[in-house]
Amino acid sequence: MQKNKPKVIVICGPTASGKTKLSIELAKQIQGEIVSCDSMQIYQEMNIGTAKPTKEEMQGIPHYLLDFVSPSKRYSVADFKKDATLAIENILQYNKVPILVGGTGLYIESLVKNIEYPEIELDSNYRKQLEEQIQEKGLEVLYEKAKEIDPKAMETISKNDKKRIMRVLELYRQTGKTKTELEKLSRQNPPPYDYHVFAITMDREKLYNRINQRVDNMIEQGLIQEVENLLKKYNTFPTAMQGLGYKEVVSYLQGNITKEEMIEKLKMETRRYAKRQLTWFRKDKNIKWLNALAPIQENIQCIVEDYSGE
RNA sequence: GCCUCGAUAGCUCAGUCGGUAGAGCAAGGGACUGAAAAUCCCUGUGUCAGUGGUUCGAUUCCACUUCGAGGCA
Repeated sequence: MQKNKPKVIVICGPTASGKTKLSIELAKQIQGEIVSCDSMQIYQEMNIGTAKPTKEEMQGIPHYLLDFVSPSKRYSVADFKKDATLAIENILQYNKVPILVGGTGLYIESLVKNIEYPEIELDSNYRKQLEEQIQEKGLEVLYEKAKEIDPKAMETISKNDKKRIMRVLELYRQTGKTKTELEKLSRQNPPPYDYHVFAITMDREKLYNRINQRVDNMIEQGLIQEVENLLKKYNTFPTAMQGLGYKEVVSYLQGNITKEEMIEKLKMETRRYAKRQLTWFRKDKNIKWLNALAPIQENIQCIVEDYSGE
């Protein structure tokens, strides 16, 4: 019964590991089209800092979920799940192979594990209320409250993890169900596609060198100007300014740190991000690892063999 | 050339009245279900510059050597 499901290829891996290049080359060879799984490349006018592939790099391969959200808009995994599913369906209609590419583990997981999100809107008023309560009474009070509502979920959530504590409370308030219950409901149905998941990486030292190099290139290409333009054009950034490279440059533009400090900080934060990504992908024991330093054709062959098999 | 101070973790440094050492940062590992490039948790990695002396025992005291900083000529 797996046989009837359309096949979908996934290429993930840490930042700067060569996902873009591999995916485009693969797409050219197997009639593929690409769906980006990247929480920052979705934003318009954020090109240099997100290392968004350029038109030339794409070589005519269609790319979905790139460059289509205003930096002043909010976007979430649930939005992504919906948009990505539409994109995959679209590609399959043309009898092309969907290739999902990106470094946002949460986004990829939403598809590969087919996590279903109930239709709820963000209640920003309630979130504001919670923030105020934290200011007044401290986070601990909310932590205890969350523990009463959903003791199971709180086993893995730290007393200091403000975001997740708030989320437990938000979910209960809006749905009347606990996070634990909702998560169970979200995993009812098996994925509608036959996913073949690959991760690409290289040894840590070389990866870090590439990251450092890439940051230098971004600065040369005008990252600072890009951030200045954004700040001029928009005044609220619900999520876009969380992106690496953006918050650091803002801090520099505000005069909090020197340019050199900013560059070093950005390199460091990006290295840490790559580490976190690796932790995420290592968790999936079924993932097939590719060596980024191997010839590209070799990696493509690995993918094609796996894809054609079974 | 002489004098003084310093040499301890990847970096900056603390410390051991002689019983082989610990902070911050960096780093490593982990978690992750609507902010995820976010958020959070855990972990101390060491020829205590080298050689010799004193001592049951030296990273600690002494001598010399090397290197570094400052001062005097």
